[in-house]
Amino acid sequence: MSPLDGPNRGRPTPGHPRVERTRRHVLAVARELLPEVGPAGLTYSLLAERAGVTRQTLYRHWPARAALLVDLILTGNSSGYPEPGSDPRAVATAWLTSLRGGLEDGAARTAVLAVTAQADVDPDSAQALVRIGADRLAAFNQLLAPSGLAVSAEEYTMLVGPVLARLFFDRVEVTAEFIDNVVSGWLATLHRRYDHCE
Amino acid sequence: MSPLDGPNRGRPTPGHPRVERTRRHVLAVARELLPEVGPAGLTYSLLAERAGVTRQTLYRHWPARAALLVDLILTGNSSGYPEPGSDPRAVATAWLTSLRGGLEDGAARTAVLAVTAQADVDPDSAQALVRIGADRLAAFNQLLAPSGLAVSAEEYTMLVGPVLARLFFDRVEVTAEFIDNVVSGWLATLHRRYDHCE
DNA sequence: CCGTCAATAACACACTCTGTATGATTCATC
DNA sequence: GATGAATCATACAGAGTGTGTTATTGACGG
Repeated sequence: MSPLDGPNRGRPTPGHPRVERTRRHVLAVARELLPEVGPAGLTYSLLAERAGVTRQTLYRHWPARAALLVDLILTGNSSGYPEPGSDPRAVATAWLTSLRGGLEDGAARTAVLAVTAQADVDPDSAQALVRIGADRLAAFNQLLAPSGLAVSAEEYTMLVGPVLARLFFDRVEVTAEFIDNVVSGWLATLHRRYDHCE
Repeated sequence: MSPLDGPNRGRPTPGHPRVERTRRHVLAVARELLPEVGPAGLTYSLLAERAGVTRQTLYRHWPARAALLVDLILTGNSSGYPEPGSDPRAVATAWLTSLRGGLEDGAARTAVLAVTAQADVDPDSAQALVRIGADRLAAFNQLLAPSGLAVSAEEYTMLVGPVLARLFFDRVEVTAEFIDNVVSGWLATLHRRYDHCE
């Protein structure tokens, strides 16, 4: 049995220079193309033409269009996570600021929305979103570790929810003041786990 | 000049029984079809077939596919808004519960995501979202009026953001406890406008 | 340096969906 | 019952899709 049989039959070999080169190049073109034409306009025909690549190359790399969008999300915030710290307020503020930065890119926003929209009917998209969400929660808790805190998924969503809603649905720039207010309200709710304040 | 000249040339006459009948019927079919096939799968060909209607009828009613999705959003939460009240906590809780109820329907969720995703490249979609958002903010402030409060767009997003994120991105059922926690944190932030609590 | 094999290019094909026409029918109203 | 619209039925060209086949190119090893 050949090493590339089974589920990866016909898929490109990761790590090989030619593969990684075209992969990065196509993703870069897609990233700048997606905000221009929208999720429905990002056809494989258009992307192949703009990237100077054959449609078959796209199908080989991303047999499902959703996989390409997921790759756009994953390779988006390559700026990395902020530094851990013992002050929850500082960590939360830095986290939200980093989140805002990663989603200022129109391609990332559009890709997230497109993948989310079809998650109900595409198990692969749904699973990818679950993994991305779990990774982000784990990363945030790691930054929060020096303070001795650990938040649940609900508490995490209570923190990032307002920023996400502001970015995606209000479609407005998220100010530092907004982030400050969100963090303050969130900390108040967290403290209610131990002490009542009103 | 005919009464139906200008921008409405060839559009159906609102109010006429045949028009409203097919309109409601098509929207009903689209609502139950959208969660099954996803936003990309809701083609005019499929919708026309399932609704027992010609494609041309769909084009006549909704020349742009986004208009149909907007109609799905607008006709979705027909359960109406909750009652006004003088207790901000009760009003906010009722509002979030109503919001959750309106978006439990998979079609509404998918439609919101689809319209939002293409708002960057479709001015009509963007404008529709702005109007929907403004209407909701106004409605909420009206419910809040008896308490003497009035919230800004930022404060409104701080309230509904976590619930929206939970519904759309976490794709998890929103519990009453979650809503309680959100409302508590939100009230704490609001009170900080007048009084400091920590 | 050359052989090997995967990755890509270059075409080709049938299929679906899209807009957009045109004329015939049906429905609601006067 | 006559009028005008909404709807039906059908047709058409264009674009995108998914999937093939064959030839060429690139990377790696002997």
